[in-house]
Amino acid sequence: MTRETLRTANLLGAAALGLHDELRRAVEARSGHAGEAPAALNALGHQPGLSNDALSRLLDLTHTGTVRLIDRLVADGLVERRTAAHDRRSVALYLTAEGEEVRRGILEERSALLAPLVSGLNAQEQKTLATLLGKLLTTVSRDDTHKLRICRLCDSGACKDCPILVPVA
Amino acid sequence: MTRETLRTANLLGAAALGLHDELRRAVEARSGHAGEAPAALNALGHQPGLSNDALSRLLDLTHTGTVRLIDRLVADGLVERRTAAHDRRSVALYLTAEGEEVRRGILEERSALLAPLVSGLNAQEQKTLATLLGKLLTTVSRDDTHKLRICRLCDSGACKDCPILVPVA
DNA sequence: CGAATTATGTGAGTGCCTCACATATATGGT
DNA sequence: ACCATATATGTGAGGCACTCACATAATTCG
Repeated sequence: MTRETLRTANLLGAAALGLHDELRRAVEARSGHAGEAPAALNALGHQPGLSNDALSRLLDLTHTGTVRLIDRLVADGLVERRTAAHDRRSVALYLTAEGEEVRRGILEERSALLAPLVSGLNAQEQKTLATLLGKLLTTVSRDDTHKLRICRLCDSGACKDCPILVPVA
Repeated sequence: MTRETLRTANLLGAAALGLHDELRRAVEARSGHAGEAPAALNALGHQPGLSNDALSRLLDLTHTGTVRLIDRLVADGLVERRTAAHDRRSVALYLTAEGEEVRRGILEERSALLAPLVSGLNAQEQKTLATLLGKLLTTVSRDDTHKLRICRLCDSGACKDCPILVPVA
């Protein structure tokens, strides 16, 4: 473990923290909710009809925490609870029209922060960055649920050819 | 704005989110407190005698939030309040011996997560990553307070030659 | 010396999440 | 067909971290 490696590790941690601060502030402000609410809205936009249980695994919240989260989003008119088709225990969650709009706003805010950072690099640097990030993401990610979790705020439209996520058929 | 740029932006966001999740979980577990407590311990280890007010700016908390945070850390025996030398209004904050120990643990946890990620790259890739992260950090950081904030969980010992932080004389 | 500023602290309350517990539907072995 | 078990959701109670509004004490400066 060289001195240089430790320095780079610190830079990586600082970048993750600094970027996350900015992104969190932006998406929380846009959604009007903090915590995992923005991620929930994005996940439901990407996979409509998700159950409470599946969502709780994706967000890494307790089941109860997810119920309360959905309570708040429903009260705010962003999410709708429907009874699932074939299992009358489970709830199928859908974004309302307003929820869809908020989700688009969240992705725009996120992109407005991230894209200029990448654009500030030249073409070669961008290519290299994408390769390195792909390696880091591959190393970090564990099981399939964890991979979905890492991607929970991604714009599924913009990120074709995800280095870690095998597309759901 | 090419399709490729947007994809790379998504990867950057995903990496920031995925890494932050891991780092946060680790340092919160190690410190026994959530939120900005780990950052407060690290900042006080790096700059002993910091005032409540200076700390609140560094952590981007309200003044009140910082007072409560320090209340919890004092109650837990990790931080000590002393009256400042030349201004009897202000409080000088110091880590206790136990606080120092917890701070070391926080930095170890962080390094244990980050260093292997960097070590998984070859020497050339590590060098490139450091350069690219330096550029990103420079672009992201705004004023001096914000730079300190971004570095609030860094290991000041390991990160000589910080690309964004001008050393305090 | 008094007005404005700075630094800290308290009272009251909110948002987001957790654990323990309860209810309803589905599943699978016999 | 039946009952034990597993699965999916929901409720009650509470905690942690943080915020706003307000109060107090020391410093600074005209």
